[in-house]
Amino acid sequence: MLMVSTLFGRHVRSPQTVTMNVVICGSRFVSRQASYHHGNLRRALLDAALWVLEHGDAKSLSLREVARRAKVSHTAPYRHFAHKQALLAAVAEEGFVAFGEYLKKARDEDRDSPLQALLHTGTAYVRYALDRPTHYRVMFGRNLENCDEYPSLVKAANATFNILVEIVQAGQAKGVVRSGDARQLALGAWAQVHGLAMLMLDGQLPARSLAENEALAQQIVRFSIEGLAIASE
Amino acid sequence: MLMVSTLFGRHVRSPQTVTMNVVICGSRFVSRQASYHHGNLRRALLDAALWVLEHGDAKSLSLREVARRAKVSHTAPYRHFAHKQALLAAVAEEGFVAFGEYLKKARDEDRDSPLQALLHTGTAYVRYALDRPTHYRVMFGRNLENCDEYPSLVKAANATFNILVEIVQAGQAKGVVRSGDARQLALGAWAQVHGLAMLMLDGQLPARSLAENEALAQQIVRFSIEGLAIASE
DNA sequence: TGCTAAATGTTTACAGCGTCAACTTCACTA
DNA sequence: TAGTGAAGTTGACGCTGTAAACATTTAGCA
Repeated sequence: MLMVSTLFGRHVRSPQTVTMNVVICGSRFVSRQASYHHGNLRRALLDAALWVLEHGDAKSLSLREVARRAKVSHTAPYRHFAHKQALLAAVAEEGFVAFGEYLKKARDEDRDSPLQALLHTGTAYVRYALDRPTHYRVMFGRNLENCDEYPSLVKAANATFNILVEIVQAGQAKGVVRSGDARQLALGAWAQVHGLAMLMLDGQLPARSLAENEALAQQIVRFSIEGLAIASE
Repeated sequence: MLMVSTLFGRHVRSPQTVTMNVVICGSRFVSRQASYHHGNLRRALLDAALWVLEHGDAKSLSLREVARRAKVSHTAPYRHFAHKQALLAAVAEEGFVAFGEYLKKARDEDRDSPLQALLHTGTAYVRYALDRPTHYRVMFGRNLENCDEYPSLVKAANATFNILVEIVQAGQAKGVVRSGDARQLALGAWAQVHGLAMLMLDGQLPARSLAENEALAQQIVRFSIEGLAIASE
């Protein structure tokens, strides 16, 4: 059983499992239980990071902790990532891919009504962020001055954003969304759900249950769709 | 000249100046140039932190760097702040106060039209964040599990948020803003500008000039006011 | 006025962090 | 089969936040 390209999903397998895996070397199978070289350390490091992200707090996501989880020396990660930021970027990229799948599923709950799709997607957006706070923060709070260094990350993030854009375009085609630059309209919606998620994650809003938070998100996305002003004005 | 309670503003005086200040001890003036005790180290530390926030990058905002700036040993801050988070909370609190003043000024540009006030305030919100990225991040990205420990910070943040709520209420009173829970409507607007600011700060959007960013912010706040959907639907 | 306790500094120490340089092991190829 | 480069290891460096022990100054009371 190859675990190398396992779909990145919600429940990440323990990194311990990964270190005892089996890999292809040349054309034959080789057991790598306790060998000097790991076999697929890059993947194992990413899995370890995801494990820490899911089970630990934000500050325990250190290179050394990740290496420890992968049962490898504290400088081994440098053979696969130039620096900590590079690992985080890879983790963020996987996050955006999974995030995109999640949003698409929400969108498809109501394919015929773009406005309903927008409502579902927006609510799902906030739910996802609240469900994976640390990972979400790595995806967005990365504070990269030079994101040109991570073109595939930018691509993944854009692909996720485009889901929103497409819904807006579909709405415009159906005549239920106002005309205008679809990317800009989508950006408005994105900013709103992202902002709400961040405010909730950072504890700026009074603590609520998850269900209440979701209801609040839905209400606020509705505001965004319907507008604040009274239409007659 | 007492510099202790100087208004916290955009341009913070150099901490060097602060350490050579003059304070009241008992009922007489005492020069404190090179004495063992500082006089008002708490204030000096806050000023040093603000200086670092304005002149340095995010990662250089360390307790030790702040102490260095205040020309004091690296553990001296612990006599005034229980831990780093406590100093950051104090910095954040001052930020919220100044931020509130800034937003009020923008709001008052057009007192008679709540919708215009909303537009001005929203644009000013984003401008402020972009102008002081590091400070803004300390205010919001603080990631405080136990914000009950900082009641005055919560109070300052709430006061700033209430500016938005009041504009919404004024709009409702004038009949130009839809009815409903004003706090929730304001939260929607807040989430939007906060989200936009964060996306810009974190480099998620293609780089633009400050003027372009401001125009974009204005456009997006307009969307929020007018709504995404076509009114007739 | 002088003594003492509390407040507010300093020094030293510790563990954890990211990163670098030098060394070792191992698989593949000339 | 020798040797070369990829992928590990060890150990070191300077940085961080924080705690403990010590020093100095100030404030309050006899």
